[in-house]
This record gives sequence, C-alpha cells and structure tokens, in this order.
Amino acid sequence: MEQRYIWEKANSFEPVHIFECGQCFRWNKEEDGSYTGIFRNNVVNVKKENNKVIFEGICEDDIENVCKEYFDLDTDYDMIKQKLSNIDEYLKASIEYGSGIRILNQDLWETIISFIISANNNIPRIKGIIERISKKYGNKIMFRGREYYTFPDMNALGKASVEDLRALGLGFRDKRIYETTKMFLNKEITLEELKEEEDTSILRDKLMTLSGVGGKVADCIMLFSLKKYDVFPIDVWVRRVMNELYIKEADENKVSKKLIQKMAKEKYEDLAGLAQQYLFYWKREA
DNA sequence: GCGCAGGGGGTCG
DNA sequence: CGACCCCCTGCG
Repeated sequence: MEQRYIWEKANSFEPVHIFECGQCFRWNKEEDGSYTGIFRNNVVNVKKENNKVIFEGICEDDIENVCKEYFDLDTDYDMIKQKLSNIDEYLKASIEYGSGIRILNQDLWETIISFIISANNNIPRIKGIIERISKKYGNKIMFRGREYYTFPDMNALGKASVEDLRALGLGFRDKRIYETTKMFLNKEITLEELKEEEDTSILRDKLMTLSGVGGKVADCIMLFSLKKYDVFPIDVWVRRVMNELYIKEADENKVSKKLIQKMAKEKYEDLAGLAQQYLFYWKREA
C-alpha cells in the first residue's frame, strides 16, 4: 500500500543534486522532475515542492523511518556546508552549485557490487547492468503500474554463473562479481564484520581483499554505505579538480594519489568525503 | 554514412 | 604498465 511522508524545511535537499552526483545508480527522473528509485525493499518517488520534500511509495516499514534513514535526514547539512564553505573560495562555490547534495545511506551489499561494476565504466552502462541483474535475480515490486526490481541479496546473486553474468553485459567484471559473491557465501568475509569495523584503514584493507575492489572502489563503499565521511575517493574527475585548484601540475596524471590524499586530509579533515561530493558534482556538471 | 580509434568514476597480474 | 568487456563518441 502506498504511503506518504512530507519533510518540511528542506533547505539542503535537492533531488537532482542527490541523484546525479554519482553516488547511486537506481534513481530515474520522471517527466515532472521528481525521481523514482528502489532501495532495499522500497520503491519511492521523491518530489521537491517549495521548501518541502514529498516522499511517496511502497515501503516495507513506515515510510518516515525508511526515508529518514536512507536520506540521512537527521544530519544537519546546513552546518556541514557552513564549515566547508569557510575552508576556501572553491569549496564555497562548489557548495553553492550543489547546495542540495546529501550522502545517501545505501545498502552495503548493493554498494559493494555496484562499485565493482563501476570500474572502467560509464554511468549509463553501469545503470543498465545493475538494472538487468536486478530484473533477473531480484524481486518484483509494483508501483503506480510499473515494475521495479530489488537488488538481489547474495544468495540470489550466488545462483548466477560467470557465463550468466557475462550474458548480462558485465564484461570482464563477471569473474570479479562471481568471486566476491562466493567469498561472502563461504563466509570468508561477512557484511557484519565490515559494518562493525571502526578503524577506517583496517576496513579499507578488508574491502580490498574482495575481487574487483581496489582503493578507489573501497573508498566509495565506505563513503556511500558505511558513513565514513572522512574518506576521499579519487577518480579522474577528482584528480582533475584537485590539480586545477591547488596543485597546478602541467600533467595531471603525474600527480600522485598520495599527494591528493594528503591535501584532502589537511584541508577538509573529517569532512573530506563530503567535500569530494561537492567538488565532483561541480566540476563534472559545470 | 560508415569504419575505426579513443576512452569511460579502475583493478589485476 | 598494459590488458581487460562493452558501448558510445568523435573524427576521417
């Protein structure tokens, strides 16, 4: 049954910023400018009107609780933006540009698999692959006359052979997804131990034991599903913007990740991950 | 028009 | 440091 929740005083909430800043792959724009997406066992439509956000959808639990958790509504982004804006003029400009960005609290399993798929790939194709995986191995939920498919849990995805995955267009990532899924099914590693690990560097090392997870993907997983707001995932865009703003090396590819990490830590401290999102969105869209 | 490099939110050997 | 699967883009 469809539920509704209205969140008032939504200063720091802009659907287009949240869903187009690269953190998620399962939200799509509707004709009226709202977005519909699926997360865990919920299908929700999100619409901003004036200073309110309207959430409507099919949820397994009370929609208010579900959305508060997923959209991190209890975190004070006005304060975060204030702090970051004071760091320098670039960050201030990027925050004005992406003023409604929020980091979603995404499902760990889905985030691990999704970002393994993201390696050397582009967003439309990543979205297509995840959609096909979900359609084949997930569960159907009907919402407003349309079919949506949940992201399959590890047992469901474990039924896929490497060939099955290849047929879904994963390319060379098929083996990585297969192996990582098997590692979880064999309990060589568990979602619980990852969620409980508080030390960011130990957590990073554990994630990197997974097939297809290197440093960048590990950082994305920690930032987007484990609330590690201090990590700073470095991809080509972030490298570009950091070099352009601060380092100014003629050839950006010569700038080491280590140097970028060090600068991010010095400048942004425990909010580096959030700074990364504003800078990334600003540079990529503008 | 069509064919062919070039490259995409990296990882692995 | 090059290859990797696939798809889309830009150029000739």
